[in-house]
Order: sequence, then structure tokens, then C-alpha cells
Amino acid sequence: MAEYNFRDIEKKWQAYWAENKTFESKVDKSKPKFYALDMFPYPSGAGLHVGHPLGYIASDIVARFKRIKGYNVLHPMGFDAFGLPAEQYAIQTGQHPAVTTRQNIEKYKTQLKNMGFSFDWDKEVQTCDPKFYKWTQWITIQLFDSWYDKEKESARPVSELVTVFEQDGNEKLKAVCDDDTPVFSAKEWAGLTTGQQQRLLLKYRLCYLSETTVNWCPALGTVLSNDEVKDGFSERGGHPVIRKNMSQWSMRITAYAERLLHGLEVIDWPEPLKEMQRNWIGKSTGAELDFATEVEGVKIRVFTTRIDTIFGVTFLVLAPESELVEKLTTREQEEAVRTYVQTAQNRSERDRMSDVKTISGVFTGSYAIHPFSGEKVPVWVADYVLSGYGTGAVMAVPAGDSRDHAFARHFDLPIVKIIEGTEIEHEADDTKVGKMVNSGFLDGLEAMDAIDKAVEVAEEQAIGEAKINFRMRDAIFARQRYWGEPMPIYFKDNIPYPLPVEQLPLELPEIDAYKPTEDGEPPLGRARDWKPQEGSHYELSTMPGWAGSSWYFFRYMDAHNEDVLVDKEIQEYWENVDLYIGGSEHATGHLLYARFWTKFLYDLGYVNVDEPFKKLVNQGMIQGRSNFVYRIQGSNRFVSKNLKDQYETSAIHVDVNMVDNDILDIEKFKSWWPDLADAEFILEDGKYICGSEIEKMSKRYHNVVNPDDIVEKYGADTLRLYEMFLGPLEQFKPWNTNGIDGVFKFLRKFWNLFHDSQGNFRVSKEAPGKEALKIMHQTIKKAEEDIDRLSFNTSVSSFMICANELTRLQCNNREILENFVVILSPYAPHIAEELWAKLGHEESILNASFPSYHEDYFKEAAYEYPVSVNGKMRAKMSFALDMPHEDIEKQVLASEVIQRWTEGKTPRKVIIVPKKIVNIVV
RNA sequence: GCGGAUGUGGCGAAAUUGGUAGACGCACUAGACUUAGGAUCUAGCGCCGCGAGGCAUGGGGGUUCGAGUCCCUCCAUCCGCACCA
Repeated sequence: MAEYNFRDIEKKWQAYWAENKTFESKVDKSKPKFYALDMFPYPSGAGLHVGHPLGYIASDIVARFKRIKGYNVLHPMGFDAFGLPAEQYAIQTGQHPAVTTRQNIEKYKTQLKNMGFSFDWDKEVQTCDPKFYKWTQWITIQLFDSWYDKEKESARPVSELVTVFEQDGNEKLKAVCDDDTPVFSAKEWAGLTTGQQQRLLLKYRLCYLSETTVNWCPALGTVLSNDEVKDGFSERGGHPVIRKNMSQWSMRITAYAERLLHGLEVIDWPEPLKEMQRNWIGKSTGAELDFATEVEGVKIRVFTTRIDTIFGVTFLVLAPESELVEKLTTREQEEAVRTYVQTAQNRSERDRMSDVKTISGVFTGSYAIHPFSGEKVPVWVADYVLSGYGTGAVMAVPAGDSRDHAFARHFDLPIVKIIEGTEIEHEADDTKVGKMVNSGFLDGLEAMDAIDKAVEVAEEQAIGEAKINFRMRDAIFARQRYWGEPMPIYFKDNIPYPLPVEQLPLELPEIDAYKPTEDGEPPLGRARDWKPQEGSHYELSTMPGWAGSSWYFFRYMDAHNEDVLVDKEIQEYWENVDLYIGGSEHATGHLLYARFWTKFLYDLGYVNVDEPFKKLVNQGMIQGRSNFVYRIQGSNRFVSKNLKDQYETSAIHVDVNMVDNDILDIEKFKSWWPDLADAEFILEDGKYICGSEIEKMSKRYHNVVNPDDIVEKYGADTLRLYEMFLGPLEQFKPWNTNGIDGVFKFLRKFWNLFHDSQGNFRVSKEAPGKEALKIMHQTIKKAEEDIDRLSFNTSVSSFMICANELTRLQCNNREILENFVVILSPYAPHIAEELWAKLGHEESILNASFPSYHEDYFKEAAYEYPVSVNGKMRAKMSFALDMPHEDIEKQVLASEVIQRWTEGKTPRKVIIVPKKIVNIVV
């Protein structure tokens, strides 16, 4: 009997697709386009586990669905191939990262191809390929050669900036630049040396070099961007991170803060993810205000969002790093302040964060003058004020801010009530509701109105102005590592210049080892004779991991173009990504940087969209389910889970592949390690039961399930269906193979619909019955609607119902089955292709078209209305489709059954919800 | 602390606009066919009750003829941010 033989079928069709380039996509203006993209993987040595394909399956279903709906689909795949693990491995083994990366990529591709994805492999990109990173470098040069015009809200070439400087200096210019940029006139500009001019221009460039405090990770020997640091440790490897001043390349992403925020309103992304980006950008609207001090010529500028509380200010606080600290410290306080500042500076990021609740600070000895009341307010230094945010100085309002309140109480500073009716003795009240009191000209105003009034007065008196601040910082754009894109920058006389475009790509040089040099230079310092010309040298840092991933989605459109990063016409056809699937862990990294670069390329006219991803879906991670055995301490005996409390045991992770339904395969276990060969076991009911826990799927927990094993045992189609069946795409869920049989049985049942008991292919031309038509059209409708809302699990269920029903009806009508094959094909492409071919079609099922459904087939002539009495379901009654309400009402009330439920009472009300329910209220 | 999400049988989960809660699958139970079954088929399967019926969507309250769905409140779990003035 010829059973459903998935192995042969899958092999056959994968070969067919490759040979016929079935998934190739070309610009075709006669069809609407659809761009379905997955976040490309980093090819790690461990290979794919069952969690990786989840998102790929979903996007593949959509891609295949859109194809049979008549769209021209771009569905590519590639590799984010630069990165730390390959480099760490290289440091340990001396093996070139390019070699291991290539091997890993091959492994990934084999695994991916086994799952039947409809990727157009001709469009594959690898970020570590010089042909690709040529353009990453090219974009970097464009960023270097651009500045941000606040007036036009757009990036512009630096050459135009130079023209502005030559004509007017920078006095009237509205541009985004470093905070310490001096004001100069055209005349002053003309008087500068080339070197001085270049240094000034760096303060405007979107890719720039500056002296900044960076996150330095000593263990990795490199700087990290803010999104790569989690709780004071590096995200990769978990090494401690310290603050350090260094000259570093950065990207002026802050120039785009406002647009990055606004853009969120027009894209279809999950709300939580948008919220994360909003938080990260951290816009706050407030005002800056100057406080004069007792020291001649020194003013303290503060940023506040609550200028309405200005009369509640009882002291000012400076960040320890503020340069005003020195100027304002009196002789008597000098010693104390210096000690405090030094302690604060020496604390690592980690210490400072873990110590948030400790209140510390020191008085500078001097006083500032309240701009409105003229009162003296003491100036303090405290590390709860951050140098990197706002102006590095705050006006403290203990009545309205809990930190100020705590500080005031700790150091016994006054607390002044400024909003009527608030209770502020023990706690600050930060609500903006109530009338102002003790507040001079603000008295009697509502807090919200007082904000506007205070800003108005401050601007009138020229002591302050409305101001918007962002929490987001510029992104560090260099790593002191080998395995990344070399910066296309060289230095001459200590001034950085971009490499001429025709010299790109600047390829990674060969080096003898992948560690930093003896004198602490990055690994590229080891490269010999690696310089553009005598007297100049290349930048030794490489780009961060996010460089290539910030624009790769454009490259797929035109992956082999050697002249431009993407052909304009081609890009204008594909525009941007219609559906992007990937993990939410990239919320404040990749997904922000990609938006930034897209907006930049848009400003310069290289692309015609300013958002890269129209719709984004976060697939939930598939977690691992770890199993444990319990070793009796100091022995080679293992005790079953429910008996373990009788002994002193330690739990040991055991490879989940030796465990079935928590029952340990003792023979396999014994051969796991040599010293387990003579292990003894204390069993319960003759079995060894393992403990279990949900953890991240990882090699070190021995809980990795390889999709290859599932494909081998059940086939790729079953794996695809099962991963979708597991639950909603967005949800996190542990991997569990328990239910996979059900899905496999469905495929076999589906196969059997087309085959007789001898295994001969068999469909009939006999007209299908009403019931068969009904279930078929319902299923078509469901399949279509479910894909539109990415509800794949419910779709799989409806396929099963359909197969059950058709089997029960013994229906093997040709057209019905043909429709079924087509709607199933996005989910289980191999079996669908096979049956499609058996049905006599010569082309791939991707050339089929998705069937349309007709509600007539499953609409009944009459509706069955549930009837409820006082909201409680009581009976079912049939009514004709278009029966008027009055007739329905009459019929219901006349019914003896209903009379009984209403106990003969006359109803007060009869509610008829068309096509849904009839409710009688007594 | 702030922000966001989630909470439904033994388990994974359905329920698209408020309208018969638990579809579908797993596990389980009984039966059929079998030399046998980790194959297949049939039936059952939220809880209490012999039954009619009653109770059930984290707890409590509300709106409604009617609430898993809307509102308030509390609890639990997960995620993100965390001295951002």
C-alpha cells in the first residue's frame, strides 16, 4: 500500500523548485507587488533550532498565499554575517572568521532548504561579502558627507554647508550639531585653517568623530552602543561595562529623533514595540531657564518639564560631571565637593544603577538667584542628576518631584507648597491638577495654564525658552574589532577624510591574529602595509553589527547591482517591506537604525520611501523544555523525580533527545558520557521520570531540538503545519512535540482523500454533494481571512475539519480536492505540489490561483436562531432568511415551547438581532 | 517606581462587531477490528448532580435583555524602561 511518503515527495519538489527557479522574482509592473521579509539570521555554529523557522514559516505562508492571489512576491533570505561569536572563535582557534562563517552559512542554507521555503536564493545577501559591504561603506560616506538642516528637516550635503559658512557663518544656521559648537561669522570661517574648518565640520556631519563618554567593555575590548548594554553588562557575553572617555565615531541619529517618533504613527507595528521606541527616543517637552549665581558671569541653565512649579524651587542640583561644579564651589566646600565628584566618577555604570535608592550629594557652598522671586537658593551637586540629559542641572522642586522631595528631606532643605490642596509633607505630588499658590504671578492659575504663562514670562525676560529634549543619544558607530566592515575613512594630519567612492570596497586586510595589538590598538592595527598612501592611515575600527542590517532590505531588490546600492526604478517598484517578521528584541536596535538609515537615504533621494517596514510582526520565541536527572550527591546513582526528596540530590540537565514524555531512555543515557556507563537508577513504576523546566533553547541546557530531526521523522510539511498549529504566532511558547501526531495524521488523511486503499491516485468527476460544497467553501473563506489576520493556527484547525468532513462524506470530487490542495499549499507546499501534479497540472502550484468562495454554498435557506428568555438560552427556532421582524416575533410568541419558558407571561420586549439571536424579556 | 502585555478544561488553544464558551488537536476513558499494536475506526471527555438542572473564562463590583469580550477595582505572571528633571 502506497502510504504518504513525505521523504521522496519533499526531496523531489525541493529539487524541482531549485532547478526551475520557481521562486525567482522580477519586476513585473502588470502585477501588484508584495515584499515579505524575515529578519535575516546570524549564522551561529550551532545551526538552526526549531524556534528559528517559526517566523520564516509564517512569512513563507504569506508569500506563497500572495503569489496564488496574483501578487508578484519578493521573498528573499540572507545572512547577517559579521559579529562577535565568529571573532571570539577566531581568537581562540586562529581560524579565519570568514571560513567559519562560510561553513555556518552553508549549514543554515541546507537546513532552510529542507523546510521548503520559497526564498529566491538568487537574491541572497551576506553582510560580510565585500560586494555587499561596499555599499554599507558607501552609505557611511554619504552620512559623513551630510549634515542635518533643521529648517528643511532633511539631510543635505556638507558641500552646501560649506557654502553657508562662507556666506553667513553659522550664526543664523538651524542645524543639528554638537553642543559645544562655537558661533562664528563668515569672516571668522574664512580665517580658519583647513584643519580647523574640518574639525568644525565634524560637529555637523551625520557620521562624525568626537570625544565622548562611551560604554567600554574591557572583556570584549570594544565600545558598545546603548542598546548593546543591559543593566551595566554587555548584551553578548554578559561582561561588565564601564564608562570611558574616548574619541569615537558616532551616527547623529538624534537629528532624526522627531521624525523617528512621528513615523511610528503611519506604520503598522505592534503597539508595545512602538511604545518601546517612543520610550527610547524619550521626547519631553519643557523649558530651559537660566539661574544667575553669586559668581560673576556664571549662570546655571536648567531643563524642566514643570516650569509651572518654578516658585517651589528651593535648591538647584548639578551633575557631578558638570563643568559648573568647579566654578561654583566655594573654598570651604572644595574638599567635600572634590571627594564627592571623584567618587561619583569612579563608580561604574553598574554600581551607579544598583544604587539608585541611596541619596547622596554635597553643597557647593554657593547660591543661585531665583529668576522671579530673587531669593537665594543653594546649589548642590548630586549624582541623581545625569550629565548626559538636558543641561546637566536641575531646579529642584521638592513639592512636585519625588527625588527632589527625598533629597530635601535627607538634607533638611525646605519644601514649599505650590499647588493648592496637595499634601506634600511626606511625599511629592506630581499631578498637574489644582490652582497655583505661593507662586507670585502664577497664583490662581491652573497648573497646566501656569506652564504656558511661566514660559511666556521667561521668554519675555529673556531668561528662558520652551525646549524639547530627547533621551536618545547618538549611536556609537565603531568597534575595536576585526570581523566587521572597515570604516571607509582615512586620516591625514589627524583629519579624517572619506575614501573616494571608486576605491570601495575597502576590504578587510589579512592579519596574523584577531586580538588587539600590543599597544592596545584594534586588531586592524596588525595589518601590514595597509594604508591609502604614505603619510596617511586608515581608521582602525570597524563598524558595529547593526551597520549592514540597517539597509539590507533594499539590497535584496537588486542584489547584484555593481553601480548603485539599488536601482532606482527597481526600488520604486518594490518600495519597502510589506510584511516584516522577527523578534521584538530588536526594538531599540536594528529596527530603529534601519528606520534612521532609510530616512537618510530618502532625504538624499536614493530611495522613495522613508519607512522601511510597513507592517511588522513579532513572532514569539519558542522556548526549550529542559529535562533533569537527579544524581544522589557523591555517588553515581540517579533517583527518579518523585522519589528525589528522600535523598540529597543535585539536578543535572540531561539531553532532551534521550527523554520521551519525561521518561528517560536509560540505555541512551548510559552511553552519553563514559562515566555514566555503570550508573545505577532508582526507578518509580519501573520508569525513570525526569524533572522539567521551561528555559531558553540553548546548547548549554541540552534542550535544543533540531528541526532536521523533525523533518526526518515527520517531514517538512508536518513541521510547518505543527509550528503554526502550536498557537498564535506572537506568543512565546515552549516547544513540545506531543501534539505533532495529530498534524501528521491530518496530512495522511488528506493524502488518503486522493488515494484508494491500494494507494492508487483517484478522484471522481461526480458532482459534489451540498455538504461537501458547504465545507469546502467555508474552508476557503476561513483560510483567506485567517491569513489576512495572520491567524495561522486557526487555519490549520479548519483544514483538519475540512479533511475530516470530506473523509466522512467519502467525497473525492476532483474540483473540491483541487481547491483544497491550493488553499493548503502555502502551509504544506510539498504534498500540495505532488497532488497538484497528480491532478494533471504541469506547472508548479504557485501558478495556481487561490479559489474564490461563494457564501451561497454554505448559506442555509433558513437561519436557526437561538432564542433566549431573559438572557438565558432556551431553544432554537428556524426562520426564513428574509423573514421580517414582525413575523419572527409573531412566530416566536406563538410557540408553545416559548410560552412555557415565559410561564405564559406577556413579554415586555422582544429583541431580534438579525442573523444572531432572538431574546425575549419578560 | 513607570509603561506594556497576558490570565479560558489535565495540556496547546478557539470564540473576527457584546449573542448557544471550550471549535480543532493532544492526553485520557470505553468499545470495535486485530496474533499483536505506539495502526485504524466509533463514542465519551469543564465542574457538581442519577436526573431535571445548577455552577463555570484569575478575584470582586458595574453597564446590558445578554459580558471571556465593554467600564472600575484588586491579584498573579511575563516583558520593556528605570534617578530622563
